[in-house]
Amino acid sequence: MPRPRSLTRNQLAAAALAVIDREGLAGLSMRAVAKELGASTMALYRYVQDREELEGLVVDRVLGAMDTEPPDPAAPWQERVEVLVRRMRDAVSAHPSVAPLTVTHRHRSPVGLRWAETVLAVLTEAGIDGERRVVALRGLLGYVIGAIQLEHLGPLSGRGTDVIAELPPSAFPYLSATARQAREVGPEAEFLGGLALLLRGLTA
Amino acid sequence: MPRPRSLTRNQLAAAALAVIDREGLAGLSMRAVAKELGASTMALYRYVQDREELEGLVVDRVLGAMDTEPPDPAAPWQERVEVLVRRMRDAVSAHPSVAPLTVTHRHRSPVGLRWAETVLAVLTEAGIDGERRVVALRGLLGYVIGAIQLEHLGPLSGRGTDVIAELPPSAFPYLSATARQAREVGPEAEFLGGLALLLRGLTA
DNA sequence: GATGTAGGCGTACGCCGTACACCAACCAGC
DNA sequence: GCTGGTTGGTGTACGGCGTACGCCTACATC
Repeated sequence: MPRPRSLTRNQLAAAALAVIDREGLAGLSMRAVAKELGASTMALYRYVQDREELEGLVVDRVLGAMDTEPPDPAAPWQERVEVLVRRMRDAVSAHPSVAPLTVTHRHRSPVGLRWAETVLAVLTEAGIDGERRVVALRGLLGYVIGAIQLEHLGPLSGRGTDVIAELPPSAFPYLSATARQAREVGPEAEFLGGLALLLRGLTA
Repeated sequence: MPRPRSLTRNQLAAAALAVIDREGLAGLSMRAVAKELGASTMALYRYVQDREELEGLVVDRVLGAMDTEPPDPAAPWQERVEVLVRRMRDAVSAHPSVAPLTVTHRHRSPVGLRWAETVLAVLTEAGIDGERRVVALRGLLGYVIGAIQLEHLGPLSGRGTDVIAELPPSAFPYLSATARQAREVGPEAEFLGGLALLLRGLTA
């Protein structure tokens, strides 16, 4: 016989994501999300235990935008893994500011877990199991998370690259040269190139 | 003819790092660092423009603990890169809580830049240059940063693994099995295994 | 000893997350 | 259609945060 709820956890997640997209991760606050929803700050706490849980909802929402259909079973397994990893990157890249949150909340996101399960299925089908499979998943996950953050936070391509490219070549000959070259590669090619390295190492 | 300073930026960095090691990254605050130094909060602002710059000092101090001598030139280049990457990981692992800061402040840390320069020198000597070199550095950097954070924040090995290992095998057969296997691999072997994948991919 | 420069500090403001107590909206039972 | 119990929404308040601002004073110089 209680009073019915006027919001949903989904709406909270959407509002929080809107705030983040608009004002950056630093702009995320309980007050800002409440204002976005036209509710009082404390109302949020009827849906979520604390700020951290709200962040978890955001991550799950972002990852939830990934395609979930299994990749073409006729394709070679490397290609299937690439498809899956690309989906993850695309999903996070659509909301770059949430990247840091994915690190801390990934293992509590159902969508993220489902993604990992799919990757493991492909790896297993490729004959990779036991310790090799552990290392493979960890390597892929580490690379994806690290590369995405690099791309949007302290990048070798992006605004940061300009700073590095302007370093004195006398002190940093290779680094300044590489930074200049990096500007002509583009983030997508860089990301996929690194992934290709991993997959090739996994194949050998 | 001014009054002499009673602190150094180095002392600030040391105090901040002590706070972080003791209370975690969340415990870092200007007030806490000031108390650690027996000074007033506002005194810190005579040495540092804002909190972000203080964080930068901490990162540089952590990375500054790395060995800087060039790795044995007689060793194969893969081994030399491994040595360099290991040094980075060891330095950050000594203060796990600062891992998230390294992402955002890496490209402003002189020590970090010097490290990248050394890695690039080895890669170049190995005949890797142009776009391949860009991709290689980016891949290594992404992997290192991602893997370190995974290890200490949302790990596939560590406390988080237990949660994943307890997932219902009916819904997550591969994931729960892999998490159980991961407990017997150990973080060091996982990290080096992933790195070996990258290096093998780079060799082919 | 006087003087000017700059370092250290106290105070205050506007943010933050959230504990707590209150009120009112709603549904079930009559 | 009324009433009662339950629970959702809210206002207030507290302790902490980063830091702008202005004061005072310790010092090196003359």
